[in-house]
Amino acid sequence: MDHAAIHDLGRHVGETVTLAGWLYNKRSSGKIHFLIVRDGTGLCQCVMGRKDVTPEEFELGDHLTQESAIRVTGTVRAEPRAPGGYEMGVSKLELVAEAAPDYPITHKEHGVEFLMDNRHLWMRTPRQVAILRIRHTIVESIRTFLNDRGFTLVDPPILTPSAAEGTTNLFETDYFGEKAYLSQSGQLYMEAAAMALGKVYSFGPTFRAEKSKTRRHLIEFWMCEPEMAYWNQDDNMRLQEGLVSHVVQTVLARHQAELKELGRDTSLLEKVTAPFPRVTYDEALKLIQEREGRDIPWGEDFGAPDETTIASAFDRPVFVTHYPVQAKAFYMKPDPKRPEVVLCDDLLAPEGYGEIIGGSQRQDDLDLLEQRIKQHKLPEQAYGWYLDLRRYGSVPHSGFGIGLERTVAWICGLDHVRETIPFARLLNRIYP
RNA sequence: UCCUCGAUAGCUCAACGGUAGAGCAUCCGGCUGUUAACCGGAGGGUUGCAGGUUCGAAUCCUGCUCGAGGAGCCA
Repeated sequence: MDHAAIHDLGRHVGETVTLAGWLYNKRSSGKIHFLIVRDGTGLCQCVMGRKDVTPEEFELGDHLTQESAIRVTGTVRAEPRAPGGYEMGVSKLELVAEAAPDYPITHKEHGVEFLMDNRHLWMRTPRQVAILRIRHTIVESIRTFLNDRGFTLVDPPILTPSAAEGTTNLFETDYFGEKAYLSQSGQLYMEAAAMALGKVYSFGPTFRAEKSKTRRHLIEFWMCEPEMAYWNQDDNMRLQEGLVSHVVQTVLARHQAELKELGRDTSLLEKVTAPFPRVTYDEALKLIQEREGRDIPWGEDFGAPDETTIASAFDRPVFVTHYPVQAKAFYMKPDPKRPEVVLCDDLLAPEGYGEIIGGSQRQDDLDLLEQRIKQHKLPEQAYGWYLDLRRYGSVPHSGFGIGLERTVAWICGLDHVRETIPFARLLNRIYP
């Protein structure tokens, strides 16, 4: 590893360095070749004059195929005409591995299906690299934020015997003759972990066999699920808004170049600072009625267009709280002051990106929880261990789940979550 | 599962009842500062599949397959 990284070229002006990368594009004027090299950190224009290299190297530069692996040695100089502001005057060109001449991803437009079929190669383009770098920073900043506040990472199982919320959307598999399912949420296990460790979080893949075909859905997606013992719903929401603003501000601080590559309007992200506005379910109903004239019967959940209506009334993410009991999961705790609603929140991202967080205070009363399990006709024997958590030292506790891909799509300003994950699992797509 | 739209060269598209074309990509040639470079030439097609209507179908009709956008459900 004796090569320089392209994003560091500014520090090597006047020096002779070697770049190790791939040929991204090439232009030629007969006596002078412009090789655009990418190395994963950026693009560099490498200028090769006929007199600067051997005739063999010059001929090689003329016939290099797109995505051929090459090492290029030369002198770095500032050059306003070059993309990135620096270029290399080439003195040596080495072919590491020639690419076949039929590289499918060109510099013209391609359709979605073709790009997804070639995802393994599409990943190499600057736009996709920018998204994956931002995804990395979002993951890292979520973990750092929680680690700095005394949280412990706990990994729940991926193979599970039952579901938190029904089994229709679960992937079933065989577990030595028993039915098992891929996890669609680690939450119930995280509640057990919170009773052991206090403040915990999980961060991993979850699976939903939903026949959903929208810009916000993946079959396999990543979620971070914090769970906190002795925290009430207000503590919970304060953590959520602190987390989301920290993540957004971290991306803004580190990734101006990537956000520019994506064409993201960063002024909208700069406003994302805690505290976030809060509206109750009832207030949201009224807001939708006033803005759109739609009357939603009390008790019904909001649809995607309703969420967009609510979110567009604010300039930063907005909490919607106090949903009707019947619209939400069995484990949520009813509001003691208003038992027909639960202590919960959905955090809606701006610009129509929809729900990125769902959280609640959990039901900590054994009898009331058993009642709700019966009402939902869930298999009681499967929840024996979960009920034990209320039997042995039950305390108020709260938690939430933040969807990674929706968060990435929103911060990057993408129109579909399929670009936010290296290899998207979509309805009817499991290749590559 | 439902609604809407679509499928033509490797890619993006045109031709809309009468001989399937363009740009890009590929290959060959030209050009000493190119910026998705440009200029000239070449190769490249059972028009998604199966039927039907017609003198004649990429084009009209039916069914199927696959894809896109959305609904429901969710993060």
